[in-house]
Amino acid sequence: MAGNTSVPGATVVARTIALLAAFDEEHPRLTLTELSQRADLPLTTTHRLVNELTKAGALTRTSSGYVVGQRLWQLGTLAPVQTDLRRLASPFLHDFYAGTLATVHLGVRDKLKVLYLDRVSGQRSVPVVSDIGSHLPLHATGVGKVLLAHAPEAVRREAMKSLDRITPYTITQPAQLKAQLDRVLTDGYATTYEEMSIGGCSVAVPIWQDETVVAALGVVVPSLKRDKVRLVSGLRVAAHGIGRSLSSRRSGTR
Amino acid sequence: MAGNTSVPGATVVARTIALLAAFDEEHPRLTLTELSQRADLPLTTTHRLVNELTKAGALTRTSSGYVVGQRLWQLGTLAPVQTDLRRLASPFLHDFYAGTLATVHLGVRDKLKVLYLDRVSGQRSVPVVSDIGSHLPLHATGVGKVLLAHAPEAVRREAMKSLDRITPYTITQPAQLKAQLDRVLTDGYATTYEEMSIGGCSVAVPIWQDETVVAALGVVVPSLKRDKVRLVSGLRVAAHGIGRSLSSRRSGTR
DNA sequence: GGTAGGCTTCCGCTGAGTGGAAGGAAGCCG
DNA sequence: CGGCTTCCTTCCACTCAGCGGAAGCCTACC
Repeated sequence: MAGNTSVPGATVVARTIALLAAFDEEHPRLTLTELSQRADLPLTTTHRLVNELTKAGALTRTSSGYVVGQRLWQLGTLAPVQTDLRRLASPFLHDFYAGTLATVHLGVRDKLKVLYLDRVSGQRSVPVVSDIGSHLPLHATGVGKVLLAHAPEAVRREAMKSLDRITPYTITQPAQLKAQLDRVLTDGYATTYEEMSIGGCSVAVPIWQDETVVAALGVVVPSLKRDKVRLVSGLRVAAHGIGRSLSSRRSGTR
Repeated sequence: MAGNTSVPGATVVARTIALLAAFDEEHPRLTLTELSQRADLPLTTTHRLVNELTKAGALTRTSSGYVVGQRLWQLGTLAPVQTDLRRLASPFLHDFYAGTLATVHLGVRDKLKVLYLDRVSGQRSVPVVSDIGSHLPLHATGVGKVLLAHAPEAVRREAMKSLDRITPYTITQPAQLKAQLDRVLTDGYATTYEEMSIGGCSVAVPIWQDETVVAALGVVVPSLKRDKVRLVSGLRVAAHGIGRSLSSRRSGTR
């Protein structure tokens, strides 16, 4: 489109995506200059594109920078993760929370991370890092271990390459993690013991839709000593219910 | 960018937005051809743009068409309506629901519609049309009336021009609606009586953040005869709590 | 095996997009 | 109060990214 492009070959769509990708959990609000730096685009170009996105409602300008606009939020509500999984799972999460008062999570695998789709927690629950829409490592969360255990072999291998230590109890030995993942497949649930945050343990089970694990359901509690069996069976009931709801809705999804 | 453009003056960003805007509640899944028709773009152009969006994760291709991708959903979670309003309001909605078992709604005004940000409902609740992310008319919903009453005069005038009839009880006379909106300002709450759906009445109150109405909170019940006073005071407590949470968080928002 | 519907590839033309430079605007500091 | 910094906006000439018609491809259905 333009003659004097600094990086020929880059398309407008790619630049636009780069701008949007500049927003993340740590940077939900960015100034024009920050956007231009994070997207690695000249200020002028950023200005033009951002203006247009703002006019369209994709971004909103505030006194302290640009934020993601309502229009994009609304588009997000049309994504299958929201319309199918999250909407159907929500009542099950709430029922489970009501029975245990422990923080409940719904997550899917997004490449080599867990993407948290929903969370129900209260005042008394163990404080947790995860928020809706946030990404956490696969190897240090209950939900993550379940998803990784059921992931294709290539993904498992790739994930093993970067087992970052988060707490002293995080599993960083590939062999140890592999053994755990194999047990997840046979046992049907995964656990963590202070591997993501001190004082927080978790159990998680897979959610099946027609032979495939599409998501995982987990709880975070201070300790697993007493309640593990009870939690696992409760999670299984909920996960089974979610899976059935999923299958009975539109089936021609993939 | 291109010499032989059918509609000169249209930018790539505008075309891309048009493509994304082709998705809505009734059309969360579209084929390439449908996208090209709904966005009013040549098939070839659509193909190129959609391919790029898919590569970037903004859209996902399924066997039966394209859907909004995880990447866009995640971006949406960074919007202030989600991070601020919805996240802070969620516990209040749940508390209120637990106490009344009536469907609770959180909404903001988006131009001349209500945009529903959250909804908590159960099995026994009155069935309602609204879903998270959906748009409903301002004049036929409790939440909408509150938001319209507190909207700028220009918006009120504009909204008065199209008072579509939805049920036999929908208010379609501008004068009658105006009188109601004035009462909303003095009373501090709005009501509807089967104006949106038969068998459903609603009450709603504004949520204030520093002198400004930023959202509205409402319930839907089968009848208002008995419980109106109790519901209004409960809603006010919740709305006040949400408003205070909002003010105490980041203040440099606008 | 015909044909209809949807998707993909090809390719020459050109104006939309580019980004440096210069010009505000707003805030801070000595 | 004038200079300095930071951030945003406007201007403009150059040119290649984007455009879209045409043709080809692949299922699926009759």
